[in-house]
Amino acid sequence: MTETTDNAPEAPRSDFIRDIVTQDLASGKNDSRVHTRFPPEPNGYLHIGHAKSICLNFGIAQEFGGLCNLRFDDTNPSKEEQEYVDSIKQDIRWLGFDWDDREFYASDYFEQLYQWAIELIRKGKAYVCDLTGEEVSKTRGSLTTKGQDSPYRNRSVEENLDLFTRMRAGEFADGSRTLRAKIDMASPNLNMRDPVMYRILRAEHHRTGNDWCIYPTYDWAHGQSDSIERITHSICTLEFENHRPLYDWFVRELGIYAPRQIEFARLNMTYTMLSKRRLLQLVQEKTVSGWDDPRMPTLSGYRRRGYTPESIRSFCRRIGVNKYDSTVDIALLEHCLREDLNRRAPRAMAVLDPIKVIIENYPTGQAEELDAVNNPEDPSAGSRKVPFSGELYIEREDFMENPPKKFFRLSPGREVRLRYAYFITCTGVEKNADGEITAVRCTYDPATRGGDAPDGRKVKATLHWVSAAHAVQAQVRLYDHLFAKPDPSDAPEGGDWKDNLNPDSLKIVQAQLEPSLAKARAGERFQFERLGYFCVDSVDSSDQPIFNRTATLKDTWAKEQKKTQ
RNA sequence: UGGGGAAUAGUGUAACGGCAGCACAACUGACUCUGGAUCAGUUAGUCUAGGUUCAAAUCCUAGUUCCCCAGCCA
Repeated sequence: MTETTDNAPEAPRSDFIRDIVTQDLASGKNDSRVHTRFPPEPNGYLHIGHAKSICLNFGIAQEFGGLCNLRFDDTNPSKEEQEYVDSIKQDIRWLGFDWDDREFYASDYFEQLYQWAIELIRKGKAYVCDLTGEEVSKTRGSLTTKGQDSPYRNRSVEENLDLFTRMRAGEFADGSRTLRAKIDMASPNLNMRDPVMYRILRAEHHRTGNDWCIYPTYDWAHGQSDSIERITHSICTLEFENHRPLYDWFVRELGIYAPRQIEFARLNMTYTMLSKRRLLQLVQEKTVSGWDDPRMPTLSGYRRRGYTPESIRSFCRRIGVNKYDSTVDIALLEHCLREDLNRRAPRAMAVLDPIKVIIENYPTGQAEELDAVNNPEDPSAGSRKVPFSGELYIEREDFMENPPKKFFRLSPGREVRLRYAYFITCTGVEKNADGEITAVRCTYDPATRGGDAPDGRKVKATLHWVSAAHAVQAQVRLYDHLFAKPDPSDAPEGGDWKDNLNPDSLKIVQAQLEPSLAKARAGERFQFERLGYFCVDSVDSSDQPIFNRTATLKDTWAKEQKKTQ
């Protein structure tokens, strides 16, 4: 087995599932095959929780020389759409995984499932039930009491066959009958109390159109789909543990190949909502701009935000796999992102909240080009030219007229460095009638060109800047957590989860960029020095570039300020 | 009050009867032309109570707490 090392963020690590696979391989089970599958329902976009499952299933197949299928569990046409199928395929590929030609659908197996249902009817193990949904629910019993047998439970095989055939033929109204497995209404496991296998539902299916008016339930379709595909390790989330006895029952009664199901805990993350139903709600109610809104925890949202697939894979490796509910700190995801982008993202200078700096002793009308390093972490990234002139923008928060003790940026009388340019010393400020600062006046030291003082004197701060005359305008979208609470489901008294939405999750600002950024292309990522990582939006466009803030840089000054608040 | 699962620093995980380790977070300090990055360090843990054993996070017994299940959703 591969060693886990900190230097190899993509290296596989061991977990209880991989241990099981290793044991099965050692014992020669399944002829030493390893075959997994990722089985999404196409009823929404994939999110970071699915990434955990994708990395697990595809990752195990890769590590053990096996295969991983993509299978859409499309048994409920009333919720499923082709758009979701397409987005799911795109997102898995983006994450870096490939299923070759093994793209399957539960709907591929509808006819086989139907034949198997007939087989169970013939064996006396399934029956057509005329109870309404409400009646079925009433007779199911409770957690502590037994259910009651359906009055239709003992219909003859002939009658069941006849009715089931006519169900398929469309003779009965939606919801009027079901096919149920005949197991045990007294089972302490509610899933075994004669579960529904087929319901009558006239809805157009995204693949089978109107061929069917009866659809298999997930419980009836899932295990057999795995069996048909000869899946060796059927990995799913904890809530299906209770269903395992049912899947085993079906496969045993049918006498077909039995995959081994293994359950793991789904991902929870602070400040993040991972309920597909609620994400759908955010989209439908237009709380966000769509499934790919950069604040969404969907893979398409993260992609648009500027996350790299590598960072998400690294995250999935680090969180591990277990059988108990846990909540991962979103700071870990952000760490994985910064770790990756720090290595790869070219640097640039941008001012998000500009204040003008006038260099009093810089020759009027003059400009020059200075060399700037593209990526200090990667010498091969080279350097670029950045224009400098007597009127610049710096960040408003980089200047304070009356600075507190630990502030060591620009203030009256103080000297700082402009990155890759000159040392400047503040000589004063200009104010408007309301007393607001409209410009900062400075002098520069021509001897410090490039950013080093020949006399060896030091400054305590280095500021980013943009030449006013050369600046490129851009729209910058500053994102923060979509939810203001670590646990978004923790609703306030009398409220609901939507009350936890963060009102400041998006701020749009007009920024001044260094001119090299004018040619940035959609999806390109940069570090704006001292600010964070930014990515050119790949959906919206206008006459100016649009940048999404992927993440801020770690900011010890901001932390310091919080402490004193 | 039925059944099925699970409990290790603040968080996520490792240790498979033999030194409780790693990562994130937090906090110090060093270094720095990004208050970034990097480096060094600090704080902090086996749910509880018994038992077996030379030795228990690990095995046994009892308890506690948490999660899942009463869709013709998945």
